[in-house]
Amino acid sequence: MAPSKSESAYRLLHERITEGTFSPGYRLVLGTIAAELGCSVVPVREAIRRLEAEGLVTFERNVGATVAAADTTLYLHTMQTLAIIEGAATALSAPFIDENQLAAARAINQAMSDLLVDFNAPRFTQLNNEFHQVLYRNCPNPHILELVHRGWDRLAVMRSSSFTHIPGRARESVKEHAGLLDLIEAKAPAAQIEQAARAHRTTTLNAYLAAASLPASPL
Amino acid sequence: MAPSKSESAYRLLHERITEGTFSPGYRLVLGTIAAELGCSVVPVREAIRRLEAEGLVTFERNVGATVAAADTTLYLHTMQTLAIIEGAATALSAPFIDENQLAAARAINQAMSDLLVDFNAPRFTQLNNEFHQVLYRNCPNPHILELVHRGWDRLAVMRSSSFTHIPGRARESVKEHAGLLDLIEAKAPAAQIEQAARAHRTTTLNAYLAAASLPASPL
DNA sequence: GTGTATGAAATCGTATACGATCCAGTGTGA
DNA sequence: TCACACTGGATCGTATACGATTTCATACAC
Repeated sequence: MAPSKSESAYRLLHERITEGTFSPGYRLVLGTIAAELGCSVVPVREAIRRLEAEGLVTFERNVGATVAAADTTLYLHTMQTLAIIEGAATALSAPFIDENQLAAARAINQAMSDLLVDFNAPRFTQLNNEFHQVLYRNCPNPHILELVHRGWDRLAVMRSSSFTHIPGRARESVKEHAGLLDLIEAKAPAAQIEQAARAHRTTTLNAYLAAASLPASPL
Repeated sequence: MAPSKSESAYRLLHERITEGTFSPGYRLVLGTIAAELGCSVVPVREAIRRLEAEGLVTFERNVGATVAAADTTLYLHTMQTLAIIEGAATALSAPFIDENQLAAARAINQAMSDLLVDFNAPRFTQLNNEFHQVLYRNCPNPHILELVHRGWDRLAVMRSSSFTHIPGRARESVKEHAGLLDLIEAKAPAAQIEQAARAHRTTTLNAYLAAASLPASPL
């Protein structure tokens, strides 16, 4: 069956926001979006409220909705949250990763490694996303999986605007990926995998925190 | 300013669902709720979609909304998620807990201890909630705090229906609380507090898992 | 020049209305 | 008896309409 109009509106807006077409601060006017979609404002409202619940949009009464702002603090909090959730997701997922998936992850990481000589940030980011998805995809707890996705979405919104890559981090990142894969392949204890996956993200987080003269994350 | 009608509807439904007035499976009919609130269906729809995004309600197209079902698997997944998030929230909160808060937490735990002789499950649950709130309330990361609240809400929905207390667990619980408070007071490392807070919840989770002949949580 | 009042335009919030869809109960034929 | 088509009622999905609120530009007073 054709998706409902509110569903279509949701998907369109979600895509535009995470892809960066609508960047943080962009004003989402009900009437305008409704006109573009060829529907009335009611389904658009619903879609926007959904996006609000996911943290991609902020909504103010009688004023309207804007794509969530990307201030540094929020970004860092989101990263910290994702470090925790994704670490757990990866650890829980590990026992269910089969050889094909492991091989796929190694291939992606190799591609990332190859990219280091002629660096291309968007491509690198994309491969990085794919890599991590393979690692947490098998997590048997759907709530955790959902939280991971929401975390990635939030980061995507903000990254599309203004957060720069840290020099030298790409190379480290590839190494850490390899280490993670080794742990998974060796069927290391869950706690150890969790710790490694979390640290992988926390390292980046702490680099940003240091750049902002803030103390490192205690976790 | 008076809250918007959609806000009122949201609050009413949220309360009724988490308090257990509307138990899992209860059918939320737009027209009925609208009539009760003295408003039209539009704001009610919005409220229900919000509850859906929070996982308290399931919504099916052209069919309607029901309070989220409470099957065992879901319940256990929610507990596992909360163990992880709340553990982190407690650890991050710890450095910001002042002496008054610590004293309040000790008082609550003492009340729980006193309750052991003449056990009263609802009262015990309530004190337990208050205790944990004091412990994670100061978490400086608002995303994590929000996730903790959502987790508690989800658990509240399901608990109000059918999950029974585990014999002897209350006494253990009080002891674990005391241990946690000691760690916080001693300004133990964040990782250690996280571990203890998580374990406190995981122990209960594993008891349920064992009762359902399922393997223990690896985290 | 600064600050405040004012009015119009833009936008939101919600009621109402009606077509679309689902569901349950009934009747028919094999 | 069972499977299946049919129908009426309940409920949902969304368009439209209009009052309420905010915002911003303009004009005026000091």
